[in-house]
Amino acid sequence: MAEEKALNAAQMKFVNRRKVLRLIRRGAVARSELAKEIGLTRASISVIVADLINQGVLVETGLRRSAGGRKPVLLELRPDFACALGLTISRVGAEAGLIDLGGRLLFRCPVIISRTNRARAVLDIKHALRSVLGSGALEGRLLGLGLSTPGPVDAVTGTILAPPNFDLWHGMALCEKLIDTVGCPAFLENNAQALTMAEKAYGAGREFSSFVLLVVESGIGAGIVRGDERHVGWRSAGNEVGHTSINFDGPRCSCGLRGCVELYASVPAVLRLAQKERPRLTSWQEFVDLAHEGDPVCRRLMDDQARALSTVLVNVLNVFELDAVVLTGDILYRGDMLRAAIGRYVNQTAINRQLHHVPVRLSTLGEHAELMAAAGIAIERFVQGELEPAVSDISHQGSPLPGRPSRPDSVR
Amino acid sequence: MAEEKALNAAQMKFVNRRKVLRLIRRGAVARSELAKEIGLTRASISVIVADLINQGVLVETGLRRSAGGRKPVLLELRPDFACALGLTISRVGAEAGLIDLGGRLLFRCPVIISRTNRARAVLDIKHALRSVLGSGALEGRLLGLGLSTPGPVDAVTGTILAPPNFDLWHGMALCEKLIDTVGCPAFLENNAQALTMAEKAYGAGREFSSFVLLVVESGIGAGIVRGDERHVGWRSAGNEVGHTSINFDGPRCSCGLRGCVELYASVPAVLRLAQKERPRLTSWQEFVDLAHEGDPVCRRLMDDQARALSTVLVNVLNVFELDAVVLTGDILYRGDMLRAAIGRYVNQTAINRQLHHVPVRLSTLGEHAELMAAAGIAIERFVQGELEPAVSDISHQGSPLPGRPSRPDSVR
DNA sequence: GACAAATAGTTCATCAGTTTGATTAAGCGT
DNA sequence: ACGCTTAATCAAACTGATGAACTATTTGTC
Repeated sequence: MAEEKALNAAQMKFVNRRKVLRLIRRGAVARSELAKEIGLTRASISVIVADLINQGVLVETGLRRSAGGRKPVLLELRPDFACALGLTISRVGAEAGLIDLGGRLLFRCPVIISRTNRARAVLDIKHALRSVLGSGALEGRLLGLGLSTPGPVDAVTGTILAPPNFDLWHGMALCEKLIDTVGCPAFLENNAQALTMAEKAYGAGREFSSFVLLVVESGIGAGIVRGDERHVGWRSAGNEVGHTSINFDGPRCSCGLRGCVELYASVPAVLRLAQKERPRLTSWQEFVDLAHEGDPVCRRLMDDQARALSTVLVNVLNVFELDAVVLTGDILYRGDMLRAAIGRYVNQTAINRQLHHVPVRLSTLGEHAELMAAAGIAIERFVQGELEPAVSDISHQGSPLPGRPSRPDSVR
Repeated sequence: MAEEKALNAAQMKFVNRRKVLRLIRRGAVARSELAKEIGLTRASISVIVADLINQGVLVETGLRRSAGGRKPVLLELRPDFACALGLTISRVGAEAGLIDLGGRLLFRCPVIISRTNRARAVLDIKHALRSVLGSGALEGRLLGLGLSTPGPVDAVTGTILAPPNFDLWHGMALCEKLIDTVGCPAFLENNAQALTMAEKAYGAGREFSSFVLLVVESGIGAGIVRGDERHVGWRSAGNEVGHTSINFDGPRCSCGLRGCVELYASVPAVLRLAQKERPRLTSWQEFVDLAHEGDPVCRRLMDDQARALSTVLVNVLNVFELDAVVLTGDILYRGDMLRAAIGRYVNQTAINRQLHHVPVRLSTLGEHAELMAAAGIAIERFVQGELEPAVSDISHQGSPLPGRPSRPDSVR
């Protein structure tokens, strides 16, 4: 009920440490830079950093050049301090894996999950997770398990809510079911939300403190980052941007609205339109290839798609005033053509285009984005201090480093 | 660049005091309740409250019933501690006035402002403000001047940006020009933003910790409150909801987009449509009266309007997951019919309708909402601690109470 | 009406984390 | 080698919240 949390010394400490951790995650920084950026004195930063190094979360990795004066000592997250499990479920398949604190993929494997039997499906998942844990790829402590699925989820209870075309999972309290198997906290997020955080931490979102990520595939999802913080809806159910209406007199959508953007601009929607005029088309890739070859029908349809997507993007941009747009999903395939078209439309019509040009980028996360994003949920929680220890106040009670002894990395 | 602000003892104090002030503004509360709600100990609350009482911001106003135990002492803002100037400019006129800390209107007067000459217009405003200041209605300290205008503004620099159909004001740094006249800080906000804060503090928004306010008049504006905090766009330029497209193949709008909701659901837009079939109509009031009498054309058009507005609202609700919708503007005239229609559509189509019903309410601010909202900007700044003293750390340097001595209100 | 139980508010020593200011460490330029 | 600059650390001082004991007040019970 109270707006933010109240503050006492412990929370002050918590907040400040979290800030240090988060800043360092963005890239190697020196203590003095931290002090300047965060607004604490160098003395305080020294204490905080010393503690984090002692816990094994940070390492000194080198020295920065200086222009007269002692060289600043660079600090980085220690990738091998910990890792996170990830499992991503989509409408076409699933994948499990492991990433380290730095977001690097340590292990991955595809997972086959029953599409007809709930109990069986859960067993399939458990089996996959166990095999990842048994792979020997683990490094340091296991921070947690991140799960991502399409459609709305209740991130607080870890429950899949009502995924359209995905009935098997409806109402499943997935996290709860998996905690025993993995022996660590489990977190569930909508896949667009997960991708957004990953893009912010490791991808195209890194250079922007605010942006919207648009995921275009069989559905359309989105995530929003503002002030380096992600925007969350009710219990993180996701920003249901796919069901933004862009035509209030349009055809009824399964969601109850009319003219949802998914009906016009999702991959299957565009493909369906294309097939009316190019019946031999079977896949998005072919559609895109045709457009690149100059096929006028495909070009026109792609332009329409860009226009539809831009409409939604502009709606979001007008309300949020963001710095950038990042695109991901199936449309990444030779995606620059669509990207460019969207960029044109967005910057033609965003209400504040006079004030700032909004760059439109493609995701840079690469092939295993979904998996990284899923596992990244747990990393994110850790960096946010929601996962002991590091940032938390429950420190100083065991060996400083869980897995291995602190290496003598000093760079002097 | 750093995400939030860093914390030290001073900011801790600041944040905690602000929380106390804000909670008390919502209604009389006792120290022990504050402690529970905010999460500080009773001891700390006592210190903070003592200080605020000493400054004259708070008073003990009575005792609450108890069920066994000492009666809690109720604390309230002291309305006569301070007041705020307000000036609201709209496309049809302007008004200036004064409200006290409790949001009560102390004085108001209409203002005639030149529509053709910038310099003249500024002089007109200065003149009006001086006459308010000279009215003798002032109570306590003058906190600041709040200005509200239609269209986007830059709240940071206090500049009117690019109001459509309002060219006279384009690019005017209004705050700067008025500070000398009023001798207190001046703040400029988009009128929808100002109304949103006022609705939150004094009106229908009081009971919700998140809601969207939709202002429907010659344009369509909106403001969003989440977690008891307002959502601000880039430099508070406003959430340009009026230029949300609800038809991406619709007619071009002056803003560059197609099918903006303003083209379908603003008061002049609806009136224009109605006049095609009911040429004798001249005003919104007549239109609404006709609809109430059962005129099928007007009924249909009002329903269409409700549907258009709901489309936008649902788009916003899906992204933000808000608790309620509040309506204001010209549509308040016998507004319950439109309200009910919007309520139906919104709750039929919002994506999370399964999860929670979204109440749709009419503004309860009354006739002088715009003026209260304008002056309220300054009150809001004060309560947020952006205005010395009270919450700020620059205290203990003058007499505890500016205007009058602290009254012996003790209720024992 | 006395007394126990409960709740509200205050007082003060203590604690934790930050700041201040001095100190040490290290690098650049001449 | 010297002075100047910047980086990091150390010790003492400061600040605001805490915790526990204490006072104040009210209700309910016997």
